[in-house]
Formats: sequence, structure tokens, C-alpha cells
Amino acid sequence: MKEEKIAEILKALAHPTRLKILELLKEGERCVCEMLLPLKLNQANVSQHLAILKHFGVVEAKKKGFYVYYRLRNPKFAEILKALDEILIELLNEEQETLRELRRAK
Amino acid sequence: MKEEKIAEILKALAHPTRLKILELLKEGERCVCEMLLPLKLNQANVSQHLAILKHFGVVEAKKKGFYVYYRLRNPKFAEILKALDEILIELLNEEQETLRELRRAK
DNA sequence: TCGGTATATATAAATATTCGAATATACTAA
DNA sequence: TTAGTATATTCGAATATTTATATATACCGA
Repeated sequence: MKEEKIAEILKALAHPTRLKILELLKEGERCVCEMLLPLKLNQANVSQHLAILKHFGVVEAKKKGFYVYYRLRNPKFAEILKALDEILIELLNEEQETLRELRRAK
Repeated sequence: MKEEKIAEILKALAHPTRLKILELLKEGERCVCEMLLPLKLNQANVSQHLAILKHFGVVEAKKKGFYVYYRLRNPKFAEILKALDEILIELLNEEQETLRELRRAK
């Protein structure tokens, strides 16, 4: 069923650390060791999250000598992240507006 | 933190039933009772899923007499669903292609 | 081949999510 | 006010996810 597959992809995306990884990969490919510092997490945990993203087709990996380089598998993931950023901003603006209205009505 | 908020929204989306609900709401607003038949689920469960979608800002509800009508809170959610459909199709196509290449190489 | 670096995996405990069943609430019409 | 319909909430058991820790694997240079 289509919805099951899409739900799996969304679950893969739906974690703060994995979103941070995708923000990094939006800029271009990165090896694991380059992600450790910005993510401030231990290597095992980062590898676990990368494995989830890879398993559900969000990223792909290529080994180059010492390093494993990851990148987004489909540029549409970057578009989705952008849309979510915009949704979040609009949501927060609407909350602010609601608060203002409540104060006015008081 | 931005990623926590976005992860929450994505978790709200990341369920087969909730995706089916959003597919229905893409067409326009629907009351709960109109969703029961296409979803083939009991009313309590559908209300639970709607509560999650509402709590994280994906849908909004308006009471009209007997019924509670739900709709997407932001049209960008429909765009995200469309992008995910396309990603899924491309993913499945790539899988097919990989299989074909394996068979050819054998 | 050996030592060291980069990355991956297994396991288990803690935590979160899901669903059904039961119950509660809200509204309408009579 | 009462009966009936629509919707929401609560709770608990089953299941899934997350994280740390420990360990494994893969590769390079000496």
C-alpha cells in the first residue's frame, strides 16, 4: 500500500538528528566524520541514523578510500524540507496573531 | 529548536491512516463521519488520529451543527504529499532498474 | 602483516506510539 | 428536558523507536 511506504519514508525523516543530517546534506555530500562535529553526537549514533535514512531511500552512500560519503538520494527531499520550514514559520506567525487577538479581545 | 518542531510535524504525518486522512482532505473539507467509510476504521481511532494532526498544526477543525469539519491548515501539506508520491515512484523505478542490471550482469 | 582510523552493527534498557474498549461530551430535534 | 447522533477522551496492553555501550568490520599506510 502506498501510504505504508510513504509513512515509512516520513518516519525516517521524523527525527531531529536525522533532520540535521539532511540539512547538512542539502549543501552537498559529507562523510560521516564531517558530520560528527556539527551534530555533536557520537559516531555510533550518527551511523545508526544514517542507516535508517539509507534503508528508506532518503540518502545514498559511496565509499571513497577511508571515508563513506553520504548524499540525498532525491533532490525533492530538499524541497520538502524547505516547505516544512515555511510551514513552521507560518504556523508560528499564526500563533502570534492568535495571541495578539486574544489580548485585544480581553 | 527548529528540527524538534519539524520532527513533530513529520511524526504527525508519518502514519498510514493519517496519510489517508490527508489524501481525503486534499480534495476539500470533510466531517469525521464522511471519513469513516473510506478509512474503514472505528470512530474513536479516527478521532485519535485527527487529534494528533490537529495538535501539530496539520489540520484545523470547525464545528457546524452536528458535524465537525476538518481541512488542511496549510496548502503546502498537499505539495509535500505530492512530492512524496513522486519520490516513491522514482524510488520504485530505480529499484526495478537495479534488478534489471543485476539480471543482465549475471 | 600490523596498527590505527573510519564506519557499521548488535544488544538491551528506556521511552514513545498505536489501537481497542469503555466512557464522556456536545449538539439537535422533539 | 430527554433521546439520539456525532465526536472526543482516557486507559492499558502490545508494539516500535531511541540511545548508549560494546564490539565488529573495512580500509589505509608503514
